[in-house]
Amino acid sequence: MSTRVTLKSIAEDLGLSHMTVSRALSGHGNVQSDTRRAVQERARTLGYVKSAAASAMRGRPTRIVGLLVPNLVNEFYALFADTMARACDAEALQLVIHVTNDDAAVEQQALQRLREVQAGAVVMVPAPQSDRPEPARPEDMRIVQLIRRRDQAAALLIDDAAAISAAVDHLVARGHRRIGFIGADQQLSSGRERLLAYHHALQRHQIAPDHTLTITAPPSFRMGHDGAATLLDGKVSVTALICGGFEISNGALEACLGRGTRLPNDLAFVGYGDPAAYQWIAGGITTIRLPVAEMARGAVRGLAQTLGPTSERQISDSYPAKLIIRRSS
Amino acid sequence: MSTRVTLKSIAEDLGLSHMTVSRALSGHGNVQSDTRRAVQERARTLGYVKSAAASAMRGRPTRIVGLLVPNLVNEFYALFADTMARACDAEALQLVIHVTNDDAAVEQQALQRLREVQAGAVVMVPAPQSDRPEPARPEDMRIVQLIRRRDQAAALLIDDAAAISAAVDHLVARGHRRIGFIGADQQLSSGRERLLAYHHALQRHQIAPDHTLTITAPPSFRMGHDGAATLLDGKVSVTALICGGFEISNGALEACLGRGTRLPNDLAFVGYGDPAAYQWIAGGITTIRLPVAEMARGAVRGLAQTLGPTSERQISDSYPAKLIIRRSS
DNA sequence: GTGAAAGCGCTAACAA
DNA sequence: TTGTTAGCGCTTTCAC
Repeated sequence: MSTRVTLKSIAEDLGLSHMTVSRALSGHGNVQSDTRRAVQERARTLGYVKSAAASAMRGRPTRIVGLLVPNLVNEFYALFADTMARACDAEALQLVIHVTNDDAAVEQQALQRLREVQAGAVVMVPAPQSDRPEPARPEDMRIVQLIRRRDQAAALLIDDAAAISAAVDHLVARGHRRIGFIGADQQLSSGRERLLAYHHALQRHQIAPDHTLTITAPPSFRMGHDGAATLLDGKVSVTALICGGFEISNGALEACLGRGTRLPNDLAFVGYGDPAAYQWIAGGITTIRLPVAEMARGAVRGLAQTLGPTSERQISDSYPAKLIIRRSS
Repeated sequence: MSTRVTLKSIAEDLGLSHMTVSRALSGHGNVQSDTRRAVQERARTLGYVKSAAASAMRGRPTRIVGLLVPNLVNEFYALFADTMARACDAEALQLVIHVTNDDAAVEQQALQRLREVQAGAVVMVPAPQSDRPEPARPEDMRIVQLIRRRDQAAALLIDDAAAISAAVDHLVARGHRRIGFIGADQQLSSGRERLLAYHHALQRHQIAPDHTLTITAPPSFRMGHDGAATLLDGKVSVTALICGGFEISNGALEACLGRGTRLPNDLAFVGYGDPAAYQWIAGGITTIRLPVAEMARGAVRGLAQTLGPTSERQISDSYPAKLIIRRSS
């Protein structure tokens, strides 16, 4: 029965005190160099691993960071998580991922769990909030909001106003006047801002806003799907559609393809986010592309600093989105 | 300055011993019911969270599980991770994800880190092994291999022989005789088995194997891409192609689409894995579909048992793949 | 029903 | 250069 290899067990094994072993392995205090070598040697052959639990108890930060995303299937989140995971490995951090399904209760659970393991920092896409009073922000865990912002704490946001504007310009230039929009509702900062950008752009072209062309609700694949279906059902006439969210975009696209809508003949389509496959669907999906990987690397860079000495630098950045024009519009 | 809320701090606060508080919160020993309520109340308002580190030090299992995947972008791994994350939340487990990039060194690093935090179990897609002696398997961490198997320990595998066979049958029925195959090389169990299935199927149809039609190497997007490019470059004549891996499939598909190959006119294409977009590309990509979500749920179900009392049940299962026929073949 | 003591593995602080 | 002591937050054991 293999009992755990600890500093003490190595120490007894070598006839030393456990402190010498500690010093030898951590490289901190002074240790005779041959003693050090002997200890290191022994530790390696015995397969010693330092207990993170014990270290954490001594009050040092845990090198655990959390990531909360609505899902991992959408390529934006998947790529973000992928990039972040690689960056974390480089910084010797452990990445704990929780999928919230955009559910505030699940989100709170996840945060709770992360506090139990004393995660030093968490990157999270805040779920749409119900009206309940939101729990106090724990002070011991640095939180960075992603994409949407719920409060004024640190955040990595997308600056997509220009891209949305460009999308409208592009569609208008193609002769469209009845341009639909499906986006998140007012509960989310991202929803508010994208809708605003869309409205402003219409205004610039002297197109009166038509609320039957604007669909907003908590964002999801299903919502995007149903929203597009509603618009296409012919009660209103739309000739173009702009999507204001990752899930929404995929859902709306599926609705179009599923019913045989020809892009761009029947509908000019502008998606949101740029999964690899968009390039190959319907001759290429016009879409709003985000610098996903840069965002993820930026997040970890910020965290790594954060986790060191208590630097109070707020990482708040805004990354520019860009309109990619392809055949679908 | 907020110092951590601990059992002791609550105890002092309430004029009790920390043991009473412990019992009150864990619900184990006997505590006067109004004392218990008072303690719980206080703990909640103070925002107490039990220290996972301290619990771990007391020798109890950590409720941390690891997942090692080559990447998180491929929809198979993404969906697997997504499903597993949700299942873990349901079991109150923390999921630590490491992206290995199919690199054995990174993989060892990740395992090491997971041992530091005393992860109870790890699900991993073993990286292709170089010839170095592989490090001893730690006894304290249960490991489940995914898709590929490196040794005889527990594994969740894909039974795709029948599906590959069906793919060949289908292609032959369509009149194809020059059927190419791109797959992982002999280093991986999955590579060996899929290649074998392909060869057997050809044999059944009395088609002599042509090694110029068979490309094997460590699997990756790039490898799939380049493999397909080579086959299509016209030195050999191929009329159909079967892919034997997730990354390979995406890479090969991109190569085809990128050079304007018309599917199935120029080439009958059979992919591996069924990302959502395959449905919409080139009128629908024929592919070998795997029960991803079931596998992930099966994995967590197994782990949850495993992490309880030391049940020695080996979770080893094989999940059947299925050929989905669409327009591309 | 409640408390006191010990110890999990580690390191900071002091002693030799 | 090396060793001893104490304590991080928790639970098991035993005493009251």
